[in-house]
Amino acid sequence: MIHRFAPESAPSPAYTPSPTSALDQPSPLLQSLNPEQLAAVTLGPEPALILAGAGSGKTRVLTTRIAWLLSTGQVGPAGVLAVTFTNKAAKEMLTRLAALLPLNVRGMWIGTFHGLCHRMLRAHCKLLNLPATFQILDMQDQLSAIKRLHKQLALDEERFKPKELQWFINACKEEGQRAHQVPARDAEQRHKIEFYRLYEEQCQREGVLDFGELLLRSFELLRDHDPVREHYQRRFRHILVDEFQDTNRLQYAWLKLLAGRMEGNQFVPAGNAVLAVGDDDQSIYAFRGARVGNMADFVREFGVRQQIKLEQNYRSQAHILEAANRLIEHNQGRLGKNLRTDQGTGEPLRVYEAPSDYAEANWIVDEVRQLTGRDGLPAHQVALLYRSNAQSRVLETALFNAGLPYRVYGGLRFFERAEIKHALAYLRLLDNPADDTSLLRVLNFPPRGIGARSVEALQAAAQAAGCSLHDAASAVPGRAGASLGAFVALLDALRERCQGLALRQIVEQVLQHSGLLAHYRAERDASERVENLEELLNAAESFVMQEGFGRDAVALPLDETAAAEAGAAANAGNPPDEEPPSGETLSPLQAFLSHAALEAGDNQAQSGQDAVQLMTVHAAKGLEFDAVFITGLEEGLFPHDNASSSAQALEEERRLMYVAITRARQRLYLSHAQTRMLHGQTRYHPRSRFLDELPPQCLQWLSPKPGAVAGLARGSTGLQPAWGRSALVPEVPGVPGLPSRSAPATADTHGIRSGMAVFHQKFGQGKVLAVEGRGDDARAHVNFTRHGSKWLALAVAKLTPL
DNA sequence: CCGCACTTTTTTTTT
DNA sequence: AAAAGTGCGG
Repeated sequence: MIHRFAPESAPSPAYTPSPTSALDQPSPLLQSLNPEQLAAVTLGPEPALILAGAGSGKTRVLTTRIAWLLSTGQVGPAGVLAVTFTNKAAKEMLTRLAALLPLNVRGMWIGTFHGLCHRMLRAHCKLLNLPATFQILDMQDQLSAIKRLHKQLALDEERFKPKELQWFINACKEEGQRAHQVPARDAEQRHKIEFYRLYEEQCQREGVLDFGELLLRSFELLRDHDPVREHYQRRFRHILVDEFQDTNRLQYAWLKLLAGRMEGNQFVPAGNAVLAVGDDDQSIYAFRGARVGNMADFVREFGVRQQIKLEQNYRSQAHILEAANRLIEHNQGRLGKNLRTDQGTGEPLRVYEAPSDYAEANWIVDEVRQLTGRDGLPAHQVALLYRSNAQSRVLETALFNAGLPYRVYGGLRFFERAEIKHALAYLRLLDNPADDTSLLRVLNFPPRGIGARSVEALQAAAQAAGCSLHDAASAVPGRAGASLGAFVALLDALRERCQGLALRQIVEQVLQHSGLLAHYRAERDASERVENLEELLNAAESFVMQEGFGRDAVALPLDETAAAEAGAAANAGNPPDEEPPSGETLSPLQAFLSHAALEAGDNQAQSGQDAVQLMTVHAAKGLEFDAVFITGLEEGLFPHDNASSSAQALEEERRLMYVAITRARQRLYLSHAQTRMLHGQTRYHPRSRFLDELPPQCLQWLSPKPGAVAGLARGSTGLQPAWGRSALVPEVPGVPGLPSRSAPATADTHGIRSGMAVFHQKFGQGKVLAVEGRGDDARAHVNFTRHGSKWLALAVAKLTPL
């Protein structure tokens, strides 16, 4: 007997609960939950906050709660809203839920903030005066749109950099502010605000929305349209929020609209059961507006009476957990939480200091070989983590040379590759010719004789006529006009050709007749690009198969909402701007394009093979592995240079380190390199302060610990081979891997001594804090008045004693 | 208009 | 080191 919850055919009241009541007869769902987890899963319908430590079964609690609510008939599938940050987390939740219940989860409102807001906007685009064909700008697109406007306004390159303007606009949106709401502190600020306003006009004209706009528009939809808000409020009786510590102001405000209303400055909850799950120690997205304070605000504004701490860790062995606990204690103002484990003591954390980044990578390869060979771990249970994407290169090279299969997450994702973006631009222009960003991207790609001059003429014509570039093409005279006309004709022909075709065929037509495929086939060294384009065909095909034409994803709310709005509108005397949304569904093409923008293609390549996993620490959040390497633990890298200035930023780096440590189940390796190629230069970094913040009794130094007698390092597996390979850096005779902080500054130090006042071309005046090594290896730690402290190689940097 | 070579800038993390 | 921007000859 299988229950099929097809939301389309089952409006909320028609849902029939299974006869079992979990309250009198404990359902198998609830077995093997610990008391705290059980309490969290079976909370009553009221606002609650779960403080869920790393590895405490957070996702399990969330999915089990949804399953429990559904199976006890407290709510139907349409009455649940569950929101996460990453597509990965959303997918995980759907998969687990589907495993718990015989349920068609596809139509449920479980997804990322951006995904769900997008769904809402599609359903109400008429009401919002959005074209039904609106497309989503990713960061790249957004930047190029900004650059275009920047140029058009002839702004000063020095005073307003496009990147800065992009950052400014996104920051405003994260705070929920439109241009007119941003306080203008000074002239500079006023210019930025004006730019923000013009950028918004441009986006509206072109029918495109950036990431922040998805959230902001959705927020405004709920704020300004009572019937819509009331509809969703009635509908979503249970709202579950994952990673609550990483919500920004706007996301929190959005949630408040779904669960209450403002009376003046006072928030009045409407009684929806909002379950916020989070961990303040794992807040690592402040740089994009995350606000830990939302947790405290939530407790206050929703009048939360139920707070549950999940402190039992089911993932890591004791040494690992102890290290994480001690590290995070260095942060101030935590909510406070101490994880415990019963997974056994386990092995100490292994710390390795390599002479160079190259040697570090080779040591890691040796250790990975042992783990996957002698220790029998599957390769995908081994993760190599780093602070920034650029660090993956050395590791990749070493793994490649050793013939070990690996998989890199993040970095350049599938849908972000240039050739794919070109193809997508053509696809977008089929439905939305007003998309100037896309048009400019492919106007002359492949090259068809439309140069900078022609583009200028076209832009001038468009501005004069106040229309899109596409529509302005016919107004350009002469030779340029002819080639522009030809391009527009090509697009029109393509559109004609694709009428009524299936998605795969549409993509095929575009690749063929845009000339993209031919262009890359003719180019040398472009075989990978051709393969990627062919992969795009597969992606389109499998998208149609998996998503069921992408229909469910968007179609679900329409009928219901239309009814709700129609009813409300009728009662309110049918104001003209409150027309109910049409019931049209998203075309497969539009669904696919949205999918490409929102999911960026989680690096689908080579997913079949068992491979070592490489990713940034950010990307690793929410994942776990038997063995984890945290690499590049150096001052300037991790913690990152840009964070060293403020205490807040430094604490975020520490939380990042906390996240990294708590990914590991059994084995944790920590490594750093004395020298590293960075931005094309060899740089010297002292080891990360985080290493010194870990409890010594949990650590095993595979290379001499500073202050320890050289050569007495314990457990030296993998030590010799790494040192034997340190070709890049000559060792100081007799003392391999010399401790980086206690070297005597005796011989040739280029006339630089500790305590000296010095001058540097770029950094200006500074004071020498320490000098290490000698000859070509000599380096100085200098505290510059204007630029803070830096390590400089004396053989390279020109330091003048003052 | 195109392609090539040269110069300059940029590098944290991401939905 | 890599990418993006600039300038020049064909």
